[in-house]
Amino acid sequence: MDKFSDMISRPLCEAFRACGYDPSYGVVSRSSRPDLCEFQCNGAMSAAKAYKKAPFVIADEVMEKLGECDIYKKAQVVKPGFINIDINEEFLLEYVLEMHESRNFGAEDTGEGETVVIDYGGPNVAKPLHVGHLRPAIIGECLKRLKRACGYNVIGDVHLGDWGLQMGLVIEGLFEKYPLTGNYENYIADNGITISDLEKIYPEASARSKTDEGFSERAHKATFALQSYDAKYYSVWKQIVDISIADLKENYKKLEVDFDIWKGESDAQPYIPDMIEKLVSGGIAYKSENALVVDVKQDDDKIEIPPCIILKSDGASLYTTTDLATLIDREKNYSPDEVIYVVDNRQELHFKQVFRCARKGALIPDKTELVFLGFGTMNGPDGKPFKTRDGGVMRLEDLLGQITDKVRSRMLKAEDISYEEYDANVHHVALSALKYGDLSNQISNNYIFDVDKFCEFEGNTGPYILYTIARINSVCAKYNEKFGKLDSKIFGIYGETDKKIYLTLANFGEMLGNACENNAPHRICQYIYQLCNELNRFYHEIKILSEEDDNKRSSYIGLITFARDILAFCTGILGFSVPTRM
RNA sequence: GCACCCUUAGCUUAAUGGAUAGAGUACACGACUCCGACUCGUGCGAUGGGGGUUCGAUUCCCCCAGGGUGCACCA
Repeated sequence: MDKFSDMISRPLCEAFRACGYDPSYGVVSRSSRPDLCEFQCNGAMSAAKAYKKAPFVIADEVMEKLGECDIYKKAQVVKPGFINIDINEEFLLEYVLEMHESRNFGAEDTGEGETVVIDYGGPNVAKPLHVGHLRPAIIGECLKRLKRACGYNVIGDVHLGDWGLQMGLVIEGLFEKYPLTGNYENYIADNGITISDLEKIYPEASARSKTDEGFSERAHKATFALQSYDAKYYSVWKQIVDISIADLKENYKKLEVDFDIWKGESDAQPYIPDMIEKLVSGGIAYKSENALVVDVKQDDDKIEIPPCIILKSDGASLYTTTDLATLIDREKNYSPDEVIYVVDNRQELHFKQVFRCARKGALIPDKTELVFLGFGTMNGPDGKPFKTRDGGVMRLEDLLGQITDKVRSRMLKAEDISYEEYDANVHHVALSALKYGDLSNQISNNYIFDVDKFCEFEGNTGPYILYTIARINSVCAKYNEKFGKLDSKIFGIYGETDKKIYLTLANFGEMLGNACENNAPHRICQYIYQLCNELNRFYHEIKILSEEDDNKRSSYIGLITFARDILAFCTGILGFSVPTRM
């Protein structure tokens, strides 16, 4: 269905057109002065510049043409040339009722027929997830759900780090600790090697390679053997990857993060030889200081962009090579219209090089959009990068445990709730604290990760949102007990407080489209926070259950039920679930 | 050295070039204690500094300061 803002803009746009102005000047937006009006149109002032007329003259002209209009309850010209608008209740009610009947509450399928690959993960095989993996997981998962809700065909790719020197280090480290005796096909199982063994091996091997030259050489050889698909090394590698993936899946599941494909750097390798050949024969790649490079400078660059190295001087590939080859793989298997990289801001230059190189070498179709979505650093309450007390990198598991404990200490168990349900609720609230705390900030900015603050049940937090929903559920349950089940229909607008809620509900489609188009989950957070505030005020001011008028009472319940459904839909997109009661 | 990003109340943060810069938190009063520890209301308080473009700038341009980050074979 059409967006509410489009519908209410239409009469004014027509009026502007009828007066000979560009119709786009008629667009209305939510008022910045709620005390004056509900919506405003600034078009007369913008048009003043273009048509060299006084703003209020234009506004008056437009108002004349507008005449009577059953969408607006009020439309008046104010001071320099604003047009202030209030919405007709009948119209608003009709719109919200239609939303109520529509799939996804009437959100537009703007992405219909488009395929998007989102690359958000990048965990390494045989290494534990740590806080550095948190932001991409949370943001990427949310974007995936958001784009899906807007009709896109979305493919989430974990893009594992499974092919570098780290793998040689791990394999060689393992061989030393668990010498290869029998056949290698069941090496991991035969030796009873677990994921936590693997996680210990890597830091040991990495440290040792810096002091022990012999070991370092063996690790390099192992890496080379693996990358040459030597049967033994490849088999052991595959076993390591398999148990790693199983473990990663479990950990991501706790975060309610889920990937459609579990590809890694290794999957891109087969494309590399042809790709290099294409770039070289096309005259795009050339040797420089023994490395194979591609110039990616452009004339209009303000900054110096160094050439993009695609093969090291020893002929080995590096992450640029892999990222380029991955694009070829994606094109071949999914032919995406858009590829979004959810990665750290610091990788901007790297991806700028990769994108330009891909374009220059025509590795992907011109129409394929490549989006670098850089996120900021997660800092501790002191404003410095988030670390453990002793300065190390915190494991994701530990962080989640910390938050869960904090939430548990603040959440009493209701008597009629089982311990099982209570634990599940604690987990959901903890996850809401974590994810909402992250997503309520703009993606590209650094933000302060403050466990205490995020776990509060008041203020702009995940727990506050869940709490508000749980309270609505409680009121509805009481209503059902007393008056029987409601066939959740919305009946009417009775006052300013509930009209505000209807207006916010009507704005849902636009908000969602906006969040999707701009990759801006914080807009969703802002929206549901506002809605929660309005709801809280509403049932603070209005006693729903003791309302004597049957129509009013059921209308109120219908309204908050619908608002609850929208809230739950939004939290679903943000990536956390809602306990029905707490 | 070169370049990029950031700077908004004590703290955490928001605002397609539009009206009186919007919230949260903290603090101070007050309301409700009725559905749920909550919630609601009032007050307090901010665009780093200096120029420019504009009828109008947190937003665009230039200079300065402070903080962060990146600059050829690590990802």
